[in-house]
Amino acid sequence: MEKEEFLRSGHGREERNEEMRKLDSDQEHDHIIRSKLDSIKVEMEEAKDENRRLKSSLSRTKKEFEILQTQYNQLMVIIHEDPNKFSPKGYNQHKEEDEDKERTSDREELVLLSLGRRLKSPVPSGSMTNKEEKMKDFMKETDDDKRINEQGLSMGFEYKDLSNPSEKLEVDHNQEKTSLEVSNSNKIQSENSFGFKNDGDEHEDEEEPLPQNIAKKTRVSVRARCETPTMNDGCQWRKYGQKIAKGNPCPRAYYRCTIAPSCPVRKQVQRCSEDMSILISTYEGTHSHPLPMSATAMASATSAAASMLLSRASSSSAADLHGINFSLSSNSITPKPLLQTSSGHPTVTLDLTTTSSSQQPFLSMLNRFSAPPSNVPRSNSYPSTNLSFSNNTNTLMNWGGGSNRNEQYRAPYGNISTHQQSPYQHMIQTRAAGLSFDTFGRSSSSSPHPTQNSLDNVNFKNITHDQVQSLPAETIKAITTDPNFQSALATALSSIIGGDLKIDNVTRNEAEKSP
DNA sequence: CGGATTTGACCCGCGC
DNA sequence: GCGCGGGTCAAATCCG
Repeated sequence: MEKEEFLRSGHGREERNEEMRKLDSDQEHDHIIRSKLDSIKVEMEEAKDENRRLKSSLSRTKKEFEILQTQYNQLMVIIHEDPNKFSPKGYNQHKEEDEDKERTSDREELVLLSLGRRLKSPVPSGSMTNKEEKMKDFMKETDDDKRINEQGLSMGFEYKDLSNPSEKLEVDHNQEKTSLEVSNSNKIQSENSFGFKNDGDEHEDEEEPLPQNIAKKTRVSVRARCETPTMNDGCQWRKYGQKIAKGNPCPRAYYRCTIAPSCPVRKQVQRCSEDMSILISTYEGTHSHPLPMSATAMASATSAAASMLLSRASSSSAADLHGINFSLSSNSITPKPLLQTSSGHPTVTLDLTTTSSSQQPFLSMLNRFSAPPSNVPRSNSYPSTNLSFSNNTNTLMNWGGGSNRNEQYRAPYGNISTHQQSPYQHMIQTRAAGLSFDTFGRSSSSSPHPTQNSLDNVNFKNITHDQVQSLPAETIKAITTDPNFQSALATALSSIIGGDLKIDNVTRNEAEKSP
């Protein structure tokens, strides 16, 4: 009996202990739950805060946007009323006034930059070949992109000596005549690599080719640090040859544009012998077809840079745009030795390899326009046409050429940029740095798309650097990941970059359309 | 199997 | 005229 009692009492003690343990564990559990709840509450509060910040930023951005749109509309009205005011001569006169009338002859040159697509010759659907259908599919992008296509924007350099039209040189190139001219001692005529002419450029027909002056096709060479075998510039390329060029152990690859079967554009890709991390892409010819958005964006950036160089070419053969070295020459006068082309090819070189902080936005922009995030799997072997506005910090020229067949050049070459920047921020910085891109540099009457209009109007001078920097990264991310914003921004960027370089076309178009 | 890439042959322009 | 080098062609090969 005693034993039983003892056992019972012992058993009771165990039960009590168990209860105690249970209580303890319950309390612990409660504590954990409470702490979790607390942390969740904190997170929710943070999220709310973030939401508030985003909302306020968005409303602020909207307000600024509306203001800028109004300003732009006013400007367009002024242009409409008095096109001469913004004609090349008028423009140059203004410049002359501003710049103490020195280097007058230099300023009479004007770089005309047409942006966008060429859609002049619609292909009858009945006669469409498989390849053309493919091309059509390829061009089928976002609605915004389509709208951009419909706007008939095209892009390319047109560097014209407006002061002396009789000296114009023309390149005979299939259906298009794109000229890149320098009216100084070394006159250069060319087609640019991204020469897509504007539909609205009716006056292009006025220009007669002068075969006697036709030299070799001008090329645009882009030097960029790129870890992949080719840069994704938004176009489709097919390799048709490879050579070991003299003086460079790296083979030079030859590509041709396959977006359209008849497209004459060629591209050469070669590693720099001195720095294997530098990829030199040389473009030649004029696209005879509309381009995907990313190609246009890339083209815009490149040609804008080149045209900026050209606009300064009269005073110096090399220019520095935001720390990016540009040079123009009739024989590849570049800061560093480049592709040794056969003689006579005038070459515009964009050196994007300089790591000055001021050029990071440019690299950023190109990178974001051209390169999909590295973690995004590719569905095919074509270079992606995705627009990536992700806040990817890697601004190394990740223009991966789509096919990962050859990754032999993949190497840790290091980043050019080390801090985050959105393209939005880039543009603002561009503005802030004093680059003046007027906003009427596009075929305004042919762009009914409100987003395009709105964003074209954006005068980033009105948005201060501080304002932008005050935007939290999440805000920027939220805004920039909006597809509408992306496509509109890309459009705007193209137009803005083309900006004042295309006044001539715009004013002419405006004049033609308004009787 | 179709399309892209590879690679040796060929063409052409330029300099000597 | 010849050689060299850049550029292109096209058959063979590769790859998904």
